[in-house]
Amino acid sequence: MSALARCSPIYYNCDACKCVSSSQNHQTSENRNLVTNRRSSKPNRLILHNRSKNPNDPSLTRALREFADSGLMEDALHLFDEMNKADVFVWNVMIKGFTTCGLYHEALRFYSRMVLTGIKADSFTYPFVIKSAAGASSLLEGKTVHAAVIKLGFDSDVYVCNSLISFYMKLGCERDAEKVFDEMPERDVVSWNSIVSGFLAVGDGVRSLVMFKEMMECGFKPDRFSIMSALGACSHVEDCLRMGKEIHCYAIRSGIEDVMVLTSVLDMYSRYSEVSYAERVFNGMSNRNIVAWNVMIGCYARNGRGVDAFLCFQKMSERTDVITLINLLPACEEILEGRTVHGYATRRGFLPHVVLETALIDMYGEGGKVKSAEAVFDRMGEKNLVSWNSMIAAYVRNGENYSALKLFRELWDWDWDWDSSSLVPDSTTIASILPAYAESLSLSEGRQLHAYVVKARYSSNTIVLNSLVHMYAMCGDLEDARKCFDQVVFKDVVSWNSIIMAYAVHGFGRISVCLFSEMVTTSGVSPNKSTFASLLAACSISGMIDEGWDYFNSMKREYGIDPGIEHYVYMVDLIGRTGNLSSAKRFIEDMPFVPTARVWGSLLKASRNHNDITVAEFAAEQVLKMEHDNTGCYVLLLNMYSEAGRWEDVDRIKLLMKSQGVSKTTSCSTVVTRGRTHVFTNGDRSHVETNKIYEVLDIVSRMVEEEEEEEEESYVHCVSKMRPETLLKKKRNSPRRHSVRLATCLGLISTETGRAVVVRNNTRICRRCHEFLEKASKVTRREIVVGDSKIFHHFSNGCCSCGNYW
DNA sequence: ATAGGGTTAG
Repeated sequence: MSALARCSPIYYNCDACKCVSSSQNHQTSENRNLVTNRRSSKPNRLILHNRSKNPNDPSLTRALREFADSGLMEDALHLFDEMNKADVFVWNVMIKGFTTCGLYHEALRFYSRMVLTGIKADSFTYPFVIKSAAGASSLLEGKTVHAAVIKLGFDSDVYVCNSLISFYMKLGCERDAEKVFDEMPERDVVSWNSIVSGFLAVGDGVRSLVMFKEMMECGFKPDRFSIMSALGACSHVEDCLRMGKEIHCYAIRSGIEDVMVLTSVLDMYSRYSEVSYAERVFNGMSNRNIVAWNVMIGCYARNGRGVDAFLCFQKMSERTDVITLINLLPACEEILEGRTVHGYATRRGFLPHVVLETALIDMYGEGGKVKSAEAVFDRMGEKNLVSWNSMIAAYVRNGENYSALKLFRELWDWDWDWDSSSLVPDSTTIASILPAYAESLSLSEGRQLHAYVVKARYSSNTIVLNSLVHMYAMCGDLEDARKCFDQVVFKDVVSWNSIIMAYAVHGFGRISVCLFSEMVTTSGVSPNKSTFASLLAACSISGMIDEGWDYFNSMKREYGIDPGIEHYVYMVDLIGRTGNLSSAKRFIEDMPFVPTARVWGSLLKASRNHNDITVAEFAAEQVLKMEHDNTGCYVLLLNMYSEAGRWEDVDRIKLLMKSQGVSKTTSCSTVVTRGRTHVFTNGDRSHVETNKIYEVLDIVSRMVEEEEEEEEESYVHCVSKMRPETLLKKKRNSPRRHSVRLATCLGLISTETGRAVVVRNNTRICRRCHEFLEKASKVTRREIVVGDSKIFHHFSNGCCSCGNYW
């Protein structure tokens, strides 16, 4: 060991060579790595001079501070090398310098060097070190430092504790943060602010507000920091508009009205859709920065004020940033400027940018431009879970369930062992994909997803549970839909709408109505447009005519909700059901909307059910004007004409269909047994258990005493003109071998006896099958649930929940 | 000398 080293009290453990060298030698070589473009200073007399216990020259210390404070860490390092390191202060200056530059790892390395050198850290050291541990997101280092803090007795220092609170909050350890806070011998405003903003940061807005209140009760006056956090909490917690307004008033009274505070106020009003309040705050701001403009644009864009959003955007001219565009995009759907904004973003060089690209996917998805959304998604260099979720949602929203499921499976099968950054479906993913399962009717896969929901601990998430309710209901399992609904602790309007609709489509309108009154009397949740849509659906499907009218009339009168076109559709169904078709027609003519194909379709269905060809022809004409490829419309006419024996009309429609390129959809039914989905077409003999299925069908048919096929007039007509192969096809299409019966029979023999047999059918069930299923439910003593293209029929003990009208 | 801060996509 050199004389130089021996006279120095400072030794340094070298990690690289395991030697113990003098700090001077080692540091110089190590620092050379950091300070690449400068020559390191050579040891000289000055250093020998400084090796003594003499304190550092005040001018040197001042210079070091100046370097560090202005971010010149290279210069600071040089100077540091030449100074006496027995002094804690110089270490603190260095650590602080690195921390403020964001060189957190460097700061932490300096701290450990300091400890290893034998210098005792003081109460000034720790706040910086802890901040660096937070910045480096290193829970382990932070906890180690915390241990040292306790050992050295700094755990009563306000500054140290305040930084510990922020550290733990930043790393999501709110319990540790709270413990530090609770055990502090004295707290100041910063302690309170740290805990209030911390709870907000970990997503617990409620506790944030609770602490804010407690802070005031303890006699602390909220400052601008407290106000900003509390306003943020109000924005993230439901029903806190009042509280937000109170805080706004407090800010005004206390004269705290700087740009940042006002921007927080603005954001709070924006999130509560209080556009005029937001405008007032924005207009009253003496100087606005880009953030304020962005918030105002977002406020307009998300509240149906697209034009104003664009006006703001124009006023900003080129002073826009990526966030401006992200906020502007929701307005594009309304203004139809999506592509323009996309182009603008490209020209300004804002792309690629994950959040902006994700916002573009949403925008295209909302506007029905799935292909554009897909193009953005496919070209993204960096994708996060949100991007995947948006793309899945875009597919689902536009009915591309197959693509949605494919993408979801890709995400699902992600190689999670590859590294920790791999993407794991979250509650949003689940809530987005579940409707696709509901639409694609794959109950077994939906169940698998439910299992995942439980495993991933999303089973108390309202949004997830709501979509599970919907999925189960649409897949035919009303019982499990109800179970999920009952599991929702915090029921929102969507929860209620989902369950009301579930009972409605299953033909239990009475229960829907009861649930509605429970909703308005006890739950405290206010009904919205969709609630009434579900309710009117329930009334129309279950034939509750008077109630339907009552609800329709009370919508506007009692709840201030204007009926939309969807409500009129259900009303046409409802009126049509009574058989008063002229009244239904008049209702359509008097409604304040241009009738859609769906509205006329509703009248068409009613005229078919009441066998009124004249009205049917009129309604069909209207439908075909708008949708000349509407298969269902042609088929319905075809059936009505053939039942009436109007063969020339039958042929005319057939010709029309051919010219329009429309063909009858092949009717098929599916049933799930032991997790496997079986598909049947009419007269299908392709199933491995075909013989067994037909045997069962025979037995059940005999039990229900269905009469041998009568040679109906229509049948005779067809037969007489048919070629042999067509005749064979016709025979296969006999109601006695309809797919729905085949699927039901397989269901009867391969599912548990206690459970209902659930069959899905892509077309409307024919009268004869309906009758068959009614009787079959009685003789087999099984509940049979059949979902057709619109509703579910629950056959039980000889009766159907649809009351024989569908 | 030290600690705490506003905007964005689902």
